[in-house]
Amino acid sequence: MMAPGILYGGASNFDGVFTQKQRDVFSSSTAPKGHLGSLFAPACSSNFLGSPSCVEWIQFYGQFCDVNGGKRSFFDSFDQDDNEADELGEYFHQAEKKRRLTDNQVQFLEKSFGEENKLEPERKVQLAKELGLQPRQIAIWFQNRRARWKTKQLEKDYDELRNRYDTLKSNYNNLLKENEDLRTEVFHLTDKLFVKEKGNGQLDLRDENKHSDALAKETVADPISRVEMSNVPALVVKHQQEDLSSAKSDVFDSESPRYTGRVHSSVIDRVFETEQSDLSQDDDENFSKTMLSTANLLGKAADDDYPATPSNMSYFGFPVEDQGFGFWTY
DNA sequence: TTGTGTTTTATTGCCTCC
DNA sequence: GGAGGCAATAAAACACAA
Repeated sequence: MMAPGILYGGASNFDGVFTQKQRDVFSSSTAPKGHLGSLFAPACSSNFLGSPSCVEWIQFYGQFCDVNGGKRSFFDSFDQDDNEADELGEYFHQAEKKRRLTDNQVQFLEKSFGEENKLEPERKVQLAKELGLQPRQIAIWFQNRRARWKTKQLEKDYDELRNRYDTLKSNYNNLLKENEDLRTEVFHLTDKLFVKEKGNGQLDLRDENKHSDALAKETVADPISRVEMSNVPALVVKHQQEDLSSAKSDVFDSESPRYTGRVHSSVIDRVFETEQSDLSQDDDENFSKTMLSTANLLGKAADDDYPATPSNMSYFGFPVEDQGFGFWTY
């Protein structure tokens, strides 16, 4: 048979009072023995004699359910093949309606849930008494309430993670933009310097190239420099082979071929140093010379995949795709 | 009034713990 | 093995727009 569970009145086909036939089924000698028989007589004699309300009946059976183990509905106790129980179920199936708890009951339960969302047996019985409900109903309410709380909590956690993600993403995008702006600025400054040097007649590109070629040839003969002239990222080489301070001091020693291949990493250092302080006129000129000679040198020595020609912008010896670290040259 | 989406109450099956 | 918890689900109750 189908187990209708805890029953409530209020359905359109149920007026809240059991019919005589329904009561007869329960109180008759054919009612399931062993389940109701012993309980009916002492507990319900007075109720059954009159016209017990639906709630009274339900409360009685609810108590039975809980006393009887509480886990499953009252009808689970019946023999599954019992025809009479089927008949009984048929009646009760009609009356199988849910009744919502009153606002006061819900308020009370909410308060209790706020204090502790787990329900000990004693508390369950106590709440049931105070609210006029079945302990099983209290347990179900807490169970459903925990489920709702969990769902809300998940939504809250999701929102929080989402916000954090959005913030991080926004910061990342700002950094990208800032990075791009700085690169553009560096490019324009380098361009200006190039034009300025050219205008002053201080720059003879042919001489500069000759000088750079000579330096490059010497460098290739040097095993250390050979490594440095490859596409190994400059900073890696620098940190592996030199300490930072000596590298920096050697950078501008353009007379020393040994270190010419390393110059690009220090140029980067230098560029960003100059951004942080005002350049004197001398520094400015030295810097621009260094930049240009370095650009020429690297343009010769760099791998063909990453040419650094005056007509092409590229990174100093780095793949163009490597946008995370690089420096525009001209 | 009615159709539809949401909320609430309750059941079922499975799992864990004692 | 029983008690209780939880996820999934059913179904009644409710809210609300058309």
